[in-house]
Amino acid sequence: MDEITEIYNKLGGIISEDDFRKRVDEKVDQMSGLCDMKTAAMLVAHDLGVTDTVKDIIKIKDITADIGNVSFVAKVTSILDVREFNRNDGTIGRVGTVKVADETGSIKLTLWDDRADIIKDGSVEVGDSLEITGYAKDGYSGTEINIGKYGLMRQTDQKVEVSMQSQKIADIKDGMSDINISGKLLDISDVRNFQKKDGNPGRVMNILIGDETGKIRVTLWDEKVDSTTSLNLDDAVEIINGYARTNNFSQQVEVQIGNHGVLRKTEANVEYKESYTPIADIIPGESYSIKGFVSGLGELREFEKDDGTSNMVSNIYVSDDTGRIRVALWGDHALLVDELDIETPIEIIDAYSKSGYEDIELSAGNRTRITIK
DNA sequence: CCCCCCCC
Repeated sequence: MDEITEIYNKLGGIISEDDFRKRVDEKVDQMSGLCDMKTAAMLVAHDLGVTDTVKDIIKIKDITADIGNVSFVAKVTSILDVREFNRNDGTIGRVGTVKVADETGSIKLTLWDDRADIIKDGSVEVGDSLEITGYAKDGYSGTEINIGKYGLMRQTDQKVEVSMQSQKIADIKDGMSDINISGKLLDISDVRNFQKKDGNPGRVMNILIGDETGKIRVTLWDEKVDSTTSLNLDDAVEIINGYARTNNFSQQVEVQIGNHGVLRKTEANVEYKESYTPIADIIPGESYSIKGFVSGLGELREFEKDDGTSNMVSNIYVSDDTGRIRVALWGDHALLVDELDIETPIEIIDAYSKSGYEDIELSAGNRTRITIK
């Protein structure tokens, strides 16, 4: 029995075999040689509403550029934006990229025109399982699957196990995309409202997450801000499809969660241990965490900033067995001075060091956490 | 695409 008959037999006699073969020939013509008979037969079956004709579903690791048309089932791991371009004939084309994975690997799908539109309209999202039929070819970063007019992409209930290769925080570099990390939620900022360059209102906030290799600031844009509402400090969270940028001000690499990024709670086991610096080792221009006891208390002061707003500051001294340092407590932290006594054990997490009034000092601002034992 | 790290 040939492959076409094999596929026909799965149709349950909804049309005659002659009719089926005729349609398959038409499909091959339509596709102007872009697909073989077997693929055309599957496509015709698909047109007739029969989708499980694809028996020899391939695994991603077995897809090579010379394989031609392939069918496989995979889970969407990241979605990149759609780009428009001008065709020579004057029409506007669209091209989009989606990354999918199964238990054997991951591969990029290049989606053309109508297929690309499903990214824009949100009918495909990270985490969806898809049946995919497309054409394998060499792309910019290895083998890719092209899905145009005659490709297939449809939701399926089939379970896809994806061994998501997640990175560690210490490995994140400027410019990286497709970042998957998990970590412990260490800090949550307020939401800031701002006006975008195009005049529209924007929202932005930050969280701080840590794993066993370090910690990193994460920026959430617009509606992604809302994904923090159900989260609590110390939760294990995961980030899917983030991208990394160096912050102009701090010169630190941060993870951005934009349109297609995801932040959510995870069951993953995440270890984070704060690392404390001996006071004697502090040099200016870095962020530090210290653990010690209060060894000096100043006055709470109110002052007016250059921009006319008012703020508070108080200074304390903290000592450990290596040295003593002045710590300026800004904003709400300043009020803490009233609760402290000499010898109160204190931990100051993520304070910024600089050459100060007398010597090196630490600034405890709105990114700093302070705990008193 | 945003915001910081400000006082005496």
